Amino acid sequence: MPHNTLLRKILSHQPSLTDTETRAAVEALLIDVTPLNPNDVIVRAGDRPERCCIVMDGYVVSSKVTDDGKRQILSINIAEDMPDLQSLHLHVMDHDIISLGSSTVGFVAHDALRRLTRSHPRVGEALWRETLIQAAIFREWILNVGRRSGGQRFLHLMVELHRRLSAIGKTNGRSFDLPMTQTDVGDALGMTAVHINRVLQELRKAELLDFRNKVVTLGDKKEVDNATKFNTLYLHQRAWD
Amino acid sequence: MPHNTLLRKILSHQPSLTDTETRAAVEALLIDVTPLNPNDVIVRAGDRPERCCIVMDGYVVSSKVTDDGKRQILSINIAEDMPDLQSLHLHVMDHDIISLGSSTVGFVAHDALRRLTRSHPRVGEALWRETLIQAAIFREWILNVGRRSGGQRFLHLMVELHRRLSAIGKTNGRSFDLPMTQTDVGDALGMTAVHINRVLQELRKAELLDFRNKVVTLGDKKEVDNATKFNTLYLHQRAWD
DNA sequence: CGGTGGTTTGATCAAAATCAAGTGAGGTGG
DNA sequence: CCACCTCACTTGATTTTGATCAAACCACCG
Repeated sequence: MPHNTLLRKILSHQPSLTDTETRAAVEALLIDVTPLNPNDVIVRAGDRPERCCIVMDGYVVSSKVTDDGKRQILSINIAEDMPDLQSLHLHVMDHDIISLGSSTVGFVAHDALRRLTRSHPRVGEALWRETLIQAAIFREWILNVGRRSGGQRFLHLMVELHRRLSAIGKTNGRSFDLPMTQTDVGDALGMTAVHINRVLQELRKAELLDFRNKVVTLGDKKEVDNATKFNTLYLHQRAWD
Repeated sequence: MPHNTLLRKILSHQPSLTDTETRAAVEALLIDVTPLNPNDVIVRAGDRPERCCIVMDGYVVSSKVTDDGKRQILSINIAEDMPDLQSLHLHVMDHDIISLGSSTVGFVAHDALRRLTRSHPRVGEALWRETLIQAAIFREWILNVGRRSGGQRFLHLMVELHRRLSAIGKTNGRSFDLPMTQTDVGDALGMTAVHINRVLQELRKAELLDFRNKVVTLGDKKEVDNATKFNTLYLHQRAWD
């Protein structure tokens, strides 16, 4: 089961990697499955982890804090994501990784993973590709925070999440679970909780987005698409593109 | 000479990669050295390039544009950087890469580079590391745009550039060349040109930063460090860290 | 010498932060 | 079981930050 998550991820990047030998090599990895509680810290900036994790269920966020204590969420990681894969090659963490709500993650030792990527370069490339897609999502995040208004910003992030969750079967129609507070959303979008609240009220009135009791519901697809002009390119969801 | 740039980059990531065989393999790459004019487009979002580039001199920026035409600069690439290295494994570009001022870049064909990384996995890892550092800089960029005030934001970016340029010997004491307009800086920091201008005047008055005639000059090191609390961790400048 | 692109200034407006206080639901201990 | 506490959400008033609009200025260039 933990290996299925990892295999699915690798195959999503390299659909041709189906041979039994590779499969066996991946399944030989020791994966330490660990349930986490809300706000459990996986790694902190400054740490030098000797393993990295793959999200199996729930949500895990990356965040940084300015010297004067303002928090910024940098990414929201869902099942099959490997938020600290970078630690395989960059030894000191430059940001925190924390469980949002309850989650389950699998830990894999760096040395075993490194051996695997060296003996199976195509697996290495699949994981490299994973980090490249993370970077693409960071870029869109910069555009979002830098150039979009509060409402657009909020909606855009939620549409992105809906797309990504949909790809792994974790949406219910136009809704999905999101164990964040309004303060957390503010930390993700570079806004205060108070302002998030007001913007949310407008989005509700416009029937574009609702978010209550940790559930996000998007409005009518056409309306939402029209409001966000969401360009799916940066998610690189199909390996052959 | 073009190979020196690439070799320097690889060695900066994998200091142990000195053997003559690897060196010869890198030097066997065909590198197409191309001088570029200001605003020359290297690749556009949507392109499927078949080669990627390494900056040899000058500056190259990555940028995206919202559907309503607002531009956001995502990264500033200097000599030894490989801004579209991602295209080696993500085949469709999700952003533009454009020469800022005049620059010189070297183009390397994807298939040759891919052959090299497969035959020399350590070279592959060095390049993977390059993309991971780019991602780390994106993360700090998000924090900067999301959580810092105009003045802090401007100063922080300039201090970052100074550090990175300093590592490749392209600073003059506390100064460095930067072929950007105030409008460009605004596009990088998510602000308007008018506001950049006013913030710059304050920074000048505080003697923290000057920027005129395409030259940036930082103020007294202690003062600037105190104002930014710059944490150098995310630049991952030393491979052994 | 007129155009052009970049910088600067001023006046006004809008977006978002800040400060402050109230509401409401869930969870705990007496 | 209820009083109380805490945390999240909401609302209002006010201030700050930054955007917008408009115009002047300036240097460089053909």
